[in-house]
Amino acid sequence: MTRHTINDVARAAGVSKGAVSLAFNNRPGLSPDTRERILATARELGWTPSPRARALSVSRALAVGLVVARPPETLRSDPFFPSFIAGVESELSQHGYALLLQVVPEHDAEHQSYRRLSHEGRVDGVFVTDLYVDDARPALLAELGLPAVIVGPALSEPFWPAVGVDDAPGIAAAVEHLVGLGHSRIAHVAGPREMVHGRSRREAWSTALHRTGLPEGPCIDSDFSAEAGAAATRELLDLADPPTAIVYANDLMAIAGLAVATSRGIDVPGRLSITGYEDTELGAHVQPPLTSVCSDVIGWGRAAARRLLELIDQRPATDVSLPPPTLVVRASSGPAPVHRATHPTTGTPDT
Amino acid sequence: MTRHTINDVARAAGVSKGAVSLAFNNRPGLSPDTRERILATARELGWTPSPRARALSVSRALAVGLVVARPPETLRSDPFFPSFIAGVESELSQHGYALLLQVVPEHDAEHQSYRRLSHEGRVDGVFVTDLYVDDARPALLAELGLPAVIVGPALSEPFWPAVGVDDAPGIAAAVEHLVGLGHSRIAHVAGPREMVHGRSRREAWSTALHRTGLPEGPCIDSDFSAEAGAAATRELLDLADPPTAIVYANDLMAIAGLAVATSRGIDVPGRLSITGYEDTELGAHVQPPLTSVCSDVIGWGRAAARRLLELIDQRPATDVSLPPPTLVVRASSGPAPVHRATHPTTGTPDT
DNA sequence: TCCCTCTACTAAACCGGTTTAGGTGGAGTC
DNA sequence: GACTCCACCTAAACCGGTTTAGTAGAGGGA
Repeated sequence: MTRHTINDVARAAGVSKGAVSLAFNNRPGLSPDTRERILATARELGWTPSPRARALSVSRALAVGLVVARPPETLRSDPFFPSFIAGVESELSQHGYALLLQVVPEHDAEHQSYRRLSHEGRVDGVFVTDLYVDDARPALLAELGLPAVIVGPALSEPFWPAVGVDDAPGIAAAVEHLVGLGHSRIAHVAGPREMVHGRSRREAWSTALHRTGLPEGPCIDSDFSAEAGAAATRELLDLADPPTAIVYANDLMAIAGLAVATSRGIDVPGRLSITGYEDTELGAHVQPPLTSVCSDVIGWGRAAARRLLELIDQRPATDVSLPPPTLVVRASSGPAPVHRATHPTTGTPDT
Repeated sequence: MTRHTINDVARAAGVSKGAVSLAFNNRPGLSPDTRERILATARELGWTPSPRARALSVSRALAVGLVVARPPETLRSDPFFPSFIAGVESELSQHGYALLLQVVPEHDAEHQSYRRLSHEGRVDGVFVTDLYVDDARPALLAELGLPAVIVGPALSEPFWPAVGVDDAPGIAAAVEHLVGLGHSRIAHVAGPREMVHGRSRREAWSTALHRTGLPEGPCIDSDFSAEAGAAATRELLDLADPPTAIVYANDLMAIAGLAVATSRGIDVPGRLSITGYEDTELGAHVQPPLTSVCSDVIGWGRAAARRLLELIDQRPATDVSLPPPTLVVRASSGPAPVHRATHPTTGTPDT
């Protein structure tokens, strides 16, 4: 029993294939009972239109693309994508769309990927993640005429809509939480300044501090990796006047930073409070468990997919409002030390 | 300037579209110079055959699928997939194939996914990951006639080839490393007994111990999650005669276990040695850095993709030999305590 | 010269849908 | 009774490739 085609259904229902097509795309021009009869016949035969054939005749790929441009090493411990993709998928599958995934080693290769996806007509639209400030991709995609949705903090980008959870409330919540605990010297280990979500979290930290009237603590530029997070932490702890709290731009750096502090015998949260961002599974299971910011990444993926499909179909944007991220308080943040303890770097390492 | 079609190329080269097709699929029946002329013309026009149209006429999807059936939560911190996908992609793209990704919440939904992918003809083959002992998927895929490659430890599976790095040497290396350090009571925190890679790592641990003549230490079944890894660790440490070393089936559980030990004031590796599996980025940046087993996941992905394409094209299997995993020794493993210290659970917690 | 074979190529069918132009029958109108 | 109009449906073209059947022309052998 080979797979049925539209012809089988047409024959079985005693109509032309055109009629079957009309019925399945519920387009006008069929009497209600003919339509029902066709659908019933199709159901009986277990027939659904072939995306391959549809793709060719509607001149659409019926797929969207996600190009992840990170060296796999950096990508490895990233908790974002799996959840995001789950959300994207749940939306796409309802509309007969599929998700094409590419992982390319470097940023440059990404352009190549987009060009190919577009040129070969493999996809009808793409997601753009990890946006850089002054990123050339939106312009490239505009030039290619490939609809795109930018995944990340909203950006006054002329080309494409951005769908993202605003970082600011989450970071602000972390800062306010720390301020409420009496901290007054709150540092930030930031993502790369060239990346939009690195920058936006940094700015959120800065404005949150200003709002509370506190001076900005030290801020170290980092790159979201554990390695760099550890280095930044060492740098902060080596300061003559080290911070009593550090807000990290992601969990990975925070966990690495936590290890650095612990290895120096610095009690967390007794002498140093730490917060992460992303709320990874592991964050809850390090010692001490990590205070972090949790956002609904699945919902985010769903919203981004919905927007992209709208864009492809040239429908107006429906308003999606993503819930703001929430702060999950765990044991890595606590009251600020009452009086400054001995210089942190002189603490006895316990390794 | 809209995209060119095969007709444009045919006209420009002064041949029929059939000739262009022959040239591009380098099939016999064209004189060398005609072939060259056609290819040159196509190059000039920037034309490449449309996968959409090819897919329809060759009755192939020119895509393969990967269904990941884990709740996004569990998936979040898994370092395996990104690297694996990177490897898969690098192979697929060379053959004009694309990767379709689906993330479904539960194991059951996976069957549904495969059925749909197959029924709609979206893919020509699929990867099967996270295989269960007695997994129904290979049989399902055989029934659907959808070529598949099982990603994971080889299995005497009648249906489909398996491509995987053998767990045994890596786990054995970890065990031998610990034995060499003088440990004689080596526990294992295992993956689920129902999962093939959970079981295979467990067996590797068991046989490695037997080979050295040591008795099996305690073994706790777990589920690869941080939560369960922590619980298993607590259970082990609560034993009347706790192990001096624990071999974990993955890094996530090992890191969580490390946190449990630390929180109880147990010195790692002074009183307890710990090894992970997978060598995640974070493993090198916890305190103490984690000894782990590292395998070439990208190469693995490449090999799996190559095998799947061979299967789809009904070509014989070329032999792929993946390098065995290697043990990366870091500070979480050290010499066994000389004489049994005070009962571990009575150590003073340092939180 | 005729026939045969082989090479190089073309025309047309085909994959399985969508879409468009057109056709038929019945109701409504004068 | 002829004319228009509309609702419903069909036939055929089309998407852009691949594949098959068939043809023209060159070369070889009797």
